[in-house]
Amino acid sequence: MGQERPSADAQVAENGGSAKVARGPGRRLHGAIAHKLGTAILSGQYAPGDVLSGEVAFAEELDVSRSAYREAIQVLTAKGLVESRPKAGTRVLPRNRWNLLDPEVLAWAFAGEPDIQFVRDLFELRAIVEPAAARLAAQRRDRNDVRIMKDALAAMRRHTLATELGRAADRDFHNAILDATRNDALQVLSASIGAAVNWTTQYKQRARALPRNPIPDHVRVFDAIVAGDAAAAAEAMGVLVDLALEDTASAMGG
Amino acid sequence: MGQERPSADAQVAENGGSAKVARGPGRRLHGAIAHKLGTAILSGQYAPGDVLSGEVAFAEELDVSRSAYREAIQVLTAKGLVESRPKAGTRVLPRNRWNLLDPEVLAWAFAGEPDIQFVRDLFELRAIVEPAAARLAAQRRDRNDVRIMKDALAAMRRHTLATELGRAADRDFHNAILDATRNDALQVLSASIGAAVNWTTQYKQRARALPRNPIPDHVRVFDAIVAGDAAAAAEAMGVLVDLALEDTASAMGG
DNA sequence: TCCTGTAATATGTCGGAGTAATTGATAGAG
DNA sequence: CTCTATCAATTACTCCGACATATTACAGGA
Repeated sequence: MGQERPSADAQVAENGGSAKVARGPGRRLHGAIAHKLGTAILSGQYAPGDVLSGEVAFAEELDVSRSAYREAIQVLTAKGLVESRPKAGTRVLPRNRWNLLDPEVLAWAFAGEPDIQFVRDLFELRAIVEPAAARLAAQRRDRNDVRIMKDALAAMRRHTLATELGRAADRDFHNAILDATRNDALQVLSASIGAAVNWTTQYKQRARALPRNPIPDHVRVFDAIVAGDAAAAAEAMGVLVDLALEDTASAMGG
Repeated sequence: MGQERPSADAQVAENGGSAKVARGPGRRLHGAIAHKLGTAILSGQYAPGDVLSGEVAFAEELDVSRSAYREAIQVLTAKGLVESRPKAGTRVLPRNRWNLLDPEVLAWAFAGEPDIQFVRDLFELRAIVEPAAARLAAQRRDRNDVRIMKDALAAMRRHTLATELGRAADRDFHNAILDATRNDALQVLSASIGAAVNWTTQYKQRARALPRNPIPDHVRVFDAIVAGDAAAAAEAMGVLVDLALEDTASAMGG
């Protein structure tokens, strides 16, 4: 372990006893508490099996009411992170009970230093799902889908991935592909993974300039989908995912 | 409104007319409320955009405290089903914001008559993910994985899928494959989908006896994984999923 | 030793009071 | 007449203190 990140202990020590949860504007208190506990659990600060000291104690320690604390716990329970039972207390569940594909859980996982192995797992899953999505899109896209993809591609060309507008166009392009699959489940899944993986991509962006022009690869996917060539679309998307993995892996020092 | 607090007994006794939530033993009240509202939303009883009449009104209608109601709402919010804002009320979010892969959401979706299109989507996703899982399992399985799969297969032979023991063995077999992939994300995803799809399988079981012996197909998958033949494992698993889809589709009158 | 009943403890549920934030209306300025 | 800024009402958010319930642990008896 390199360095510990500022934990609740640090805040307690620094704040003379009361570890108030910081909450941004518009953010609800229980949401902030859930975020705090969620990131703590995902970062391994609480291990599976650990019990969170009693409701009253913890609420008092965080300097919030029991209601707010309980609502936060319900959120964590809903995501499979913890389980509460009378007399037994609230304990962290084993990792295989966690809803790792929940967008918020993914965000918590990537809030700190993301676990290398988990990032690998996500890329692996992406490498399975995205090409399949491209295959379906090639079979089912209509004129409207093609138009949206075409516009997004043009915007990517104009702004490049270095700008926020360019990245937005990139997201639009991939979302258009997902829409074209006509599969809600696939859509939700891929959107979650994509968002999570993009956290690491921003990482990469900081580390060093993008070495390669991503447009040609995107064009290959686009052309295959327009042509209705399912196999080619899957193949081209596979290349795209592999390249992204390659970049991220090298940026993370893997 | 008197001080006299109607105790739980009084509430049960005076069960005349109000739509009280029924809660089984060991089940928390807010969990029951979340289940009630979740199924109502998933079944289309509340459409996206609809607002749930205010906290106080709804809590009173269900004859529960606002605390219990609010905790239930936090659960639904955590799953992306609703969103609450001051002055605006609590409104159902558009479908693409729902965490459709959340195990509980899936259970709610299958609580009533499941949407045919959604079932189709799930099978499609399964047809993408499961063969890929088998492929990875063939590449990464160790002696222990093989042993567990072998035992499960033997148990399936003994008890057949008509018995609960047999179905448990079937689940064990598929779980063993997932474990062998060494990919947590894939594991969680596939387990969720598998569980949901099995709801419909039970449907099928009721409709008519299983027409085909599932053992040979499972054996083909097993053999390929043991042999480390990735392509054959993916292929064999693909067949398995296709057959399951076929059965379910015919049972649902598709 | 094993079983049973009892007590302790932590979560679960409740209702009410007060706070904060968003929206819609209203009034004023251009 | 239109647009903008201010205000008020409505609603969710937060807090509090009390009581209910369930599960565990312990003590006592067979």
